Amino acid sequence: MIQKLLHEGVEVETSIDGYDAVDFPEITAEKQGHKPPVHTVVVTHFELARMIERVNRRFSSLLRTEMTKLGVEDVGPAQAMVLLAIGDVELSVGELLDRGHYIGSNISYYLKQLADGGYIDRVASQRDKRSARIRLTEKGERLCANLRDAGGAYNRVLARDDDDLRNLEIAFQTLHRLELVWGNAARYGI
Amino acid sequence: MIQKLLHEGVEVETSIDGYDAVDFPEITAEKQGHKPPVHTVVVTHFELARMIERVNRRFSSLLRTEMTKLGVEDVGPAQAMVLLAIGDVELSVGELLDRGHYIGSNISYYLKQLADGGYIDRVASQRDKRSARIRLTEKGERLCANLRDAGGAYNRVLARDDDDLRNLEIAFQTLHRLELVWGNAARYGI
DNA sequence: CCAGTTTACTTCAAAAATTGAAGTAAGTTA
DNA sequence: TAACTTACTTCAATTTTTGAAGTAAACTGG
Repeated sequence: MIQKLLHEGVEVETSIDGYDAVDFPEITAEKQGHKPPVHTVVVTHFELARMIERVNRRFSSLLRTEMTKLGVEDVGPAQAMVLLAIGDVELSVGELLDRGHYIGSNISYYLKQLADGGYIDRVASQRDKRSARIRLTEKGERLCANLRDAGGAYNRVLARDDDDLRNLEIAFQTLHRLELVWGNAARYGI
Repeated sequence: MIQKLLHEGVEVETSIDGYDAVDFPEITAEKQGHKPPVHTVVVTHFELARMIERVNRRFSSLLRTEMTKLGVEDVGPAQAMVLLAIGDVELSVGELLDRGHYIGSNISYYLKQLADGGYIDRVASQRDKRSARIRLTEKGERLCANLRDAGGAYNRVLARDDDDLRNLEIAFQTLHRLELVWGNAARYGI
């Protein structure tokens, strides 16, 4: 039925999005029924990727409107994500790169804008003067705090009970797995 | 520990990323232990959003390299996503908009490029001449097929057993939920 | 039937985000 | 100490996204 939703013309019996039927372990033994049979439908690689793209778009525009509500004009969604990635720790540009899988010049660009806007401070590290230490200024912290306040409502909607929490965590971990698999593939070939 | 990974300085007892402690249902009764206690850590809104952004970036660059391998120069990751969204059905631009939460002019732009490259056909609908019917050409189908072939390897790595399948599906459904919540919020305010 | 509105897109120009090549300055190593 | 590596930054594209304005077809109320 999600299948239906995404790929109306696909023959389920033969091949979905790059799976051959043989690619799958038998889907059996789910009539013991501690858990309802969740996976009546197989979710593929590309379906997830498309879902992720959509959700990402949604979140970006959410951030944008949130920012507008707050009257912040000089921080777009991408920069806001950087602020959230910095969080309340002090870190180097390199660490930030890892946090978001950015490309160096990209982060440099955002950091420049954020520094110009007064949202972050950059101080050269004492021990290694090449390395810039980044942290939120009070202004930056205030913006993050406001975003987090706004976010509280979503957290309450999304995590209403124990099951929700479990699912959110499974989603998180599964995405992390995707991150690793796709990332390693990019570097070393699959 | 994921907590640790993302927000090294946060006080777990007080507030994480917009949650107050009071926002959560008690996390109890997990020593019955049918399932291991999955959610020792609470995943928030923003953590998911950041994860999604990262994973999306990974997938884009994967698509890009895949495209390079295939020797396709005139289709970027974004356009490839559109091709995948079209899949093997014929649909209207409006339906495509829904499938990806695009903005109209955006899709128009991609469709133009894809049409110029010979990857799609657009035919005015008979019943409603305003509406364009879109479908992949043979060339477009071939490209998608190649991508799906390449994708098979990932599917095999990602969905090795029943548990993997279950988790992928939970992730998919959870993301769908995020999509709805964030989307509705964008339109009607939360 | 026909003015006015809505729908389904397209076009265009601008802004934002991403990429990649080249640079700089500080550390490290042989 | 010369050569190399690391940790970034800058700049100039390129790609992607946005928003305003336009067009043509379909619908709607009088």
